[in-house]
Amino acid sequence: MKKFGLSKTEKIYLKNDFKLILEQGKKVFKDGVILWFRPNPATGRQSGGELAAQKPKNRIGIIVSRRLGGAVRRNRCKRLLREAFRLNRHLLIDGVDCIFYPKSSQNLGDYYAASAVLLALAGKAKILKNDKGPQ
RNA sequence: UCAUCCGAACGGGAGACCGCCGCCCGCGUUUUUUUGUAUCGCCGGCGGAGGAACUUCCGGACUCCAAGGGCAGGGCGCCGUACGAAAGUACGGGAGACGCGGGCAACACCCCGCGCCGACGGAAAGCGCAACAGAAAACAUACCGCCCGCUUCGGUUUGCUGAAGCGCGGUAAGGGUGAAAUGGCGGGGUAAGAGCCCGCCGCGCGGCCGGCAACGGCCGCGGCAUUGCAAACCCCGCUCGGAGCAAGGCCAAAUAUGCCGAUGCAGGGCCCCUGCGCCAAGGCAGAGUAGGCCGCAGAGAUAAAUGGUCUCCGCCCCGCGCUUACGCAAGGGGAACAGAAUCCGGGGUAUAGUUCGGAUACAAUU
RNA sequence: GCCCCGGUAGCUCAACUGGAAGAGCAGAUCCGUCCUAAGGAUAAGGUUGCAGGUUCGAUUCCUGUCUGGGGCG
Repeated sequence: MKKFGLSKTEKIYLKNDFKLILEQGKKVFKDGVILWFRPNPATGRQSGGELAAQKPKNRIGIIVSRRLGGAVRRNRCKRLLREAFRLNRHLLIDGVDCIFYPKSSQNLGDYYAASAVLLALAGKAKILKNDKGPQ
């Protein structure tokens, strides 16, 4: 498996999964972005379930409301967040579902800003490997 | 040469690494006795946003609805040519509106020229509206004024004349109001006036001529009625059945309950009507609720891919420094509007920068 | 994506088929009261989302834009 890949199975795209994480996950807010996170269940609705049960993955979902602007701006927020997640995922503990919901695009000007915001959120949520120590 | 505006074209390029979506080929993995199918992963190959993809303002293709007739409702509306499936677009022309100049010393609802606009059938079918102001706003009307007659009072050179009042008196010339006032100008006429009469113009009707046509010109007659608004209703002509890919179709799967049920039920604007029916075709409600495939494409979507980082070159701006100057330049910054979801054809709107053409403009600056 | 509605005073809404935009609440001033409140009086507050057009005249009719809301698996 690629180190920095982000394939279909690593994204949250079912309505039920979103619902579950939004209702049961923990919520952290910083720099205009909300993060819900939740350790993903061993027997989820995930397609290719058995493989995922053997090696838990962190999955990502992004909610972008129309309040952020036109389609171009919304796409950009989404892509930057996804890119930041993809390149920094190895720093997170395994098996966590994350949903990002930017309330404003103020702190998402470019990739570095998005990356910093994401790491700050992860630090506040205590799902970084270094902070957590024993896994 | 600068600036602004309008129109057209383009909408930075090359590479490295990390990634994403779809398809193809192959390999592996899971399931399976095996093969095949399917799931997932991987090597490789190919393809992967725009001129507006925006807007949803029109038109079509396509799909479903019983879609045959009528009603209701919508759209369009000067003429010609070309393109087009249609909407529409382009070019040319004609009424008409507005502005400027002239006829003209001055006026017009008059004429001529130029510019600019030009959603432009019908107001002598109907209905309605026309606020305020004004006497009067669509049948006719008399506020001021003008004129006539009578009465009273006064003046008087005995010819007349002044003032006030009265008249189911005459009058639409003038004043004033208004967006608009019952054709305009000039002359005759009259007590004063009036298309009352005449000339020119306008208007209406008829004929002839020119033009493919819209329309224009000329001649004759009428004798002025006939104000505006249809981008509110309406009438006339032409045209349109309705809904929309979340249209619609197929597959798989699980529980399987209740009610309605004949002069009824359903049919998505309404009606004519059409279909099913006299005890089972159908409909409704509840529980459960959600998937996959087709539609669907040489980009093709389950929460929706087309991205990120860096280097170089090109463009624009600022520039430490060098140079008499043209200019050269380390370094720094900037690059718009905007993201496909069934697909096409138009309209509208947004656009940094570069190039070309045009206008302001044979103007200004040098 | 497709299809529908709406935008009027600070807020919630009116305004008939075109004739110069009103009501309630809130706010201001005054009266009232020992002081508040209730109550009463007075005025103020509007580029009718924006830009064009039709018309003598547009909240109303037409066109284009901006913006808010809703429905459809």
